[in-house]
Amino acid sequence: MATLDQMEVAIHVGPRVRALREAMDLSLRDLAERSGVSAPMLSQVERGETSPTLQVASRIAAGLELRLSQLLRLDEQGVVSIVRAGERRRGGGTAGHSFDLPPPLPGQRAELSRHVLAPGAQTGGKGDPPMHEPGSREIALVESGTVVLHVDGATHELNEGDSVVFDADLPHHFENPGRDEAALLAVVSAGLRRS
Amino acid sequence: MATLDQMEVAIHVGPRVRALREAMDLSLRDLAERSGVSAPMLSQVERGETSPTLQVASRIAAGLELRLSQLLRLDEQGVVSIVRAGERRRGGGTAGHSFDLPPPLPGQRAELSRHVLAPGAQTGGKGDPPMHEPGSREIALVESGTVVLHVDGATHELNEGDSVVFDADLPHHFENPGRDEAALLAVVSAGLRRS
DNA sequence: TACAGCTGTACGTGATAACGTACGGACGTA
DNA sequence: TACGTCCGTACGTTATCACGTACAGCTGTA
Repeated sequence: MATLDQMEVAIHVGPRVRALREAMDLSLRDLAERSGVSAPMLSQVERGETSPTLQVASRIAAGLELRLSQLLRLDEQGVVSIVRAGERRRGGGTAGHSFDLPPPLPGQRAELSRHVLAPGAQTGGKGDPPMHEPGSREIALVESGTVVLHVDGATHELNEGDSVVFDADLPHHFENPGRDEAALLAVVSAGLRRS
Repeated sequence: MATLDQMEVAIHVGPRVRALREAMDLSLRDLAERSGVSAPMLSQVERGETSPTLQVASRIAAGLELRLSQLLRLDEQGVVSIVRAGERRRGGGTAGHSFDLPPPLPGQRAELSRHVLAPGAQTGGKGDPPMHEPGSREIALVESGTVVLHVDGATHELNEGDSVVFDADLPHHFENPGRDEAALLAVVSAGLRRS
């Protein structure tokens, strides 16, 4: 059982490749030269008649000046999703720490959260994992106060207005060492899943 | 010519697959059942002895509870990068509109920007493209004031504290219809490149 | 020691991905 | 009309992907 509908989840990059190629105003032979993949092969891939290996798929992507991961990611769609100020889900937290999650993201590509830390408090309470999925990255922006970021053993002091980018799949947390309340925005992008 | 080193850019997901599989405490046969790909095939892929088709690569990713794009994206690394409040690059803008770009992103996965709109002003000046690369997505959070988001013809009014997610590869801009200054944070994630 | 149970890998076969070549069709020019 | 040139696609061959089976190795148990 387990994976029942995997054939349904089949790859259909064909139309995408064709659209991108035509957007770049390239013929099949042009792209063939740029990518090192034969024109007939490109034609078959575009029409979905064959499933290319990662090798050639990667070269096709390179010919389109993309990374393969970027090419494949295009086949995930979305729309406009608005969350009103009053509708925020409370994310929880611990003593002196609260945060909420404005956008419940369709297509899950990034998530925005705002954390408020009382003096001496730190992130990492329930509902707030100490590290995220492999490959994810976090951007944080200090709105007010001073916080200390702990990433994989190292510490970094951040003042109001400072921002930081780091790999979120490393263990990390924020701490407020000051005497005033601190607030920060965090964007976690590009995660994946475990069982 | 054009693509000289495409063999260098070859895919080496093998070790990654093995690491993920072992992290999930699965044997080759376990993953074989979950993914629908034979155990010997998995072994060959993990050791880099063969390049799977997108079909089976996709099923392998599914067996690891990932999208293929996510699996492939793992082979891009990064570190911690801090930008101090005073070091912000000014992004430019037009009359009544200014924005700056806190983090110059290594590995370019998402970009954070803060826009300040005077009454009647709108985004879209020089240095601020009206739309982003295919596949990118934008999260915006209104910090103060009221703004109107125009996406692909439609308009959406956003008040202080509201947030929105939309596909940034559609033409869009923000406008400040109010009598007070408005500020908003925008996160653009996951873009790609053109020639 | 011997046997069951698991791990990951080498082998041989059938399916198919990827190639080079060759063809029908659309366009511009003589 | 006839020709050269470009487009995308059908053909036939070779390389290799992906499978099922069978094997060597390690671990625990009788």
